[in-house]
Amino acid sequence: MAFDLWCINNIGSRSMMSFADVHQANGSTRPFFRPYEHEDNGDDDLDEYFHQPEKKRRLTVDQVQFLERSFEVENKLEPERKIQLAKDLGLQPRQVAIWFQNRRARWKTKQLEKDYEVLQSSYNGLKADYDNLFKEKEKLKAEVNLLTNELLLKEKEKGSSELSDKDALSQEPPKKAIADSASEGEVSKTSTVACQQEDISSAKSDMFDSDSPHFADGVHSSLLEAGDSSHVFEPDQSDLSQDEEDNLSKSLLPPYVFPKLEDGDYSDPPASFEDHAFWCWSY
DNA sequence: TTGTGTTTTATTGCCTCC
DNA sequence: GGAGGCAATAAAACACAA
Repeated sequence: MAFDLWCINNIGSRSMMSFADVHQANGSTRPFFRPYEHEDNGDDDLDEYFHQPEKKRRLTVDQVQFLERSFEVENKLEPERKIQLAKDLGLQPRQVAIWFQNRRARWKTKQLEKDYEVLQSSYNGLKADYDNLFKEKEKLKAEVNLLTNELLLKEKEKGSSELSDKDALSQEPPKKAIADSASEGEVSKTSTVACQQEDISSAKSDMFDSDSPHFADGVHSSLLEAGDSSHVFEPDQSDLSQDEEDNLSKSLLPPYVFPKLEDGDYSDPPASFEDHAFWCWSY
């Protein structure tokens, strides 16, 4: 039998090939498997084999190679091409169609595996970046908390020492005139204002002086007792962007109060200050 | 040789398109 | 409604270790 040249005319010269070419290139002398085209070739084994039409038979290496090359050229099978391939390979058109169908399924599976690998490596890279950034963020948060607490302690320490000094120097009732015209709450508030005002300049100069000898004293503070101390030492759970950190720095000036830093809330100090127990001074 | 896992061929059922 | 594609699956063929 002569094999017809299978030229994929509608695809281009690159795809021009024939089953005979593939067969020769493969160096095979084995006859092609032709389960549905019984030839009288005198091969008893094959003859016997062909008399089992219900058996599933594998295509020969050459047939598969030919189909593979055809698949590389075009993975879809037009009817005309299917018939031609079947004729060339001595198969039934349906077999060719099934082979292409299964081959497309295998190709798709492989493609999915490749896509998965690409996505996984991309994910791994992103995760590494995220982990690094997360560590950096935690480090910066700890730094902010440390500095905040340090500043607060210094303020409280200065405030209490000023008060005790004034008590010692003068036995007269403090701000009596003012107290006469104001409520009790206003008295304490006003007196606190007086002492706080004196602290402003020194507080500013000491703000980030962690080497100050007062820093590690564990200063007792009535302010801490009266207020919500848990807010002061509670680790900040918020994420600080650069802008938020800038706002925080600004908020540390005049109202020397450090409310609990809620998530993402560093930009609106006045509102939160009003309700805060530490708030005892204003312009 | 045999048990077991993998690959390949083929079927079935459903869906879409013309 | 028929043809063809696809997903799921069956089943035969194959590979290979024990």
